[in-house]
Amino acid sequence: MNNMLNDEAIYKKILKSIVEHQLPPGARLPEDKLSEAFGRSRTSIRKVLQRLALERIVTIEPNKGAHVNRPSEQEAQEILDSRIMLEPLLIPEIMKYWSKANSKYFRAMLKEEKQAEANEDQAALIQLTAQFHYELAALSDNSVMADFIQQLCYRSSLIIAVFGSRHSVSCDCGDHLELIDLMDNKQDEKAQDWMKHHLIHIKSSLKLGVSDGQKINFQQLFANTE
Amino acid sequence: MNNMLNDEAIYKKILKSIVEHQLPPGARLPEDKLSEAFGRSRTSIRKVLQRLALERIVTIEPNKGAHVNRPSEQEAQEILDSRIMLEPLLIPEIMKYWSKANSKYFRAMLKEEKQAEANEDQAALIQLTAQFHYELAALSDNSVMADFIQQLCYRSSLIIAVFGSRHSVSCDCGDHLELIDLMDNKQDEKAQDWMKHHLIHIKSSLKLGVSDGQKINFQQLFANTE
DNA sequence: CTAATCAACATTGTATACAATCAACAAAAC
DNA sequence: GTTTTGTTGATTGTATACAATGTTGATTAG
Repeated sequence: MNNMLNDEAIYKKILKSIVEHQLPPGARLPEDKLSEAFGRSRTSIRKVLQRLALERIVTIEPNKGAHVNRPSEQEAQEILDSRIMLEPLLIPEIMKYWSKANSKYFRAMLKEEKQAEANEDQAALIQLTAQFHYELAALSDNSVMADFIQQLCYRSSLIIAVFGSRHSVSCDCGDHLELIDLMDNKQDEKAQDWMKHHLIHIKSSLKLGVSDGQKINFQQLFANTE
Repeated sequence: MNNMLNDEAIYKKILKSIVEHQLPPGARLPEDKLSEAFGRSRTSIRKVLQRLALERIVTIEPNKGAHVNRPSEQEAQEILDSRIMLEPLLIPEIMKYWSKANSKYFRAMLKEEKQAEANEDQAALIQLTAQFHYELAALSDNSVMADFIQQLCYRSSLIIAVFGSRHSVSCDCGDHLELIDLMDNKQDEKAQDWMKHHLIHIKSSLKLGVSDGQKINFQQLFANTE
């Protein structure tokens, strides 16, 4: 079993479960249940939950505890817009140090993506898609920016859980390969453009502005069922 | 006295003291002393310190406690580079909703800056300079970006404490007014350029790459003192 | 039968007690 | 005299106890 994990390990386990949609947005995260599951006191769990709350992965309401964050439509737009602004900007920085080894590493990752797609392993697919983006960002020589991008990628996974269509994740799976090709061929501007349009495409695949989520018209919904 | 402040208030008080260099980089932040000062248990203090640690304002070393973060030269460069990238990008977003009221508000803030400069109130000056930048960013319609900029501004205050020359803060004090003028006159591109060069100027005023900080040559330093 | 009130339970918030770790100083060995 | 080792004191790490709050379900009045 999970005997005696340290705080960091607990953090990663919970984060992974959230990113992979095993714990969906809105899910309660009761301290004592988690405390029991990890074999640690509530104190340690609280610490982890507070960290996740600051990273906007979970929300903590006073006296109501922690829930997996359910991003609002506005939050979703802001996060995607930020990524559309930032990730293309980092491409030139990344290409300054782009090497054969890098290319090989990312191509291997894309093989895993294909594999996950073939296995219909949705969890792995979501995780790998995010990983592709933030490991790329990590190759820039600016870890401050890279950390921020990583956070945005994790939060994007929540967005997909709430607003994503079936296609949101899978349809761009072959696409990532195109970027690596462009980078191998030193096509700076094209790579930058590609990244921008890739993210715009993801944003437009989200079901934003379709409904207000809460305001469901039950009358209409169950109109002709009898 | 400070009877019964909530966590948020404690957080703000400590953050303010750090930003204003009352608590300089490297300063120890012992839990029990703070606990005594604020009249709360160590639990509350720990929560605040952990938050500040995630925001990179303080560092927590296991079994050694919390210290005000002393940014490395690399961290300083990364943060300034990030600001040089991002803040100009937000200018067009800000100008979309720029109003007379905004202009008035910021002009008032600049009066305070001038006042602080006249009084040689270094603490207020640092705080107001940072505030100018992050309140401007907050006018964009992207709070995700705005929050990130705010964090970078706070961290910049630490950078100035470590690498800043006397001029770092004060010399750009009149400058901010130029930006407001440009924005009032709808000079988008010039405002963007101005912001970029303003930040580059701040970066270049830092004493980066001068010494390694630690490796002091005492032989050379005290060569001809006798 | 519906609505409101109250009681019991479950969950989080806070403080404190105890264990573990580290730092500094003193004493002893080389 | 220098280095090593050991002991003491201070500080952080963790768990738990108790208080405060929220939620649920039952009981009673309308």
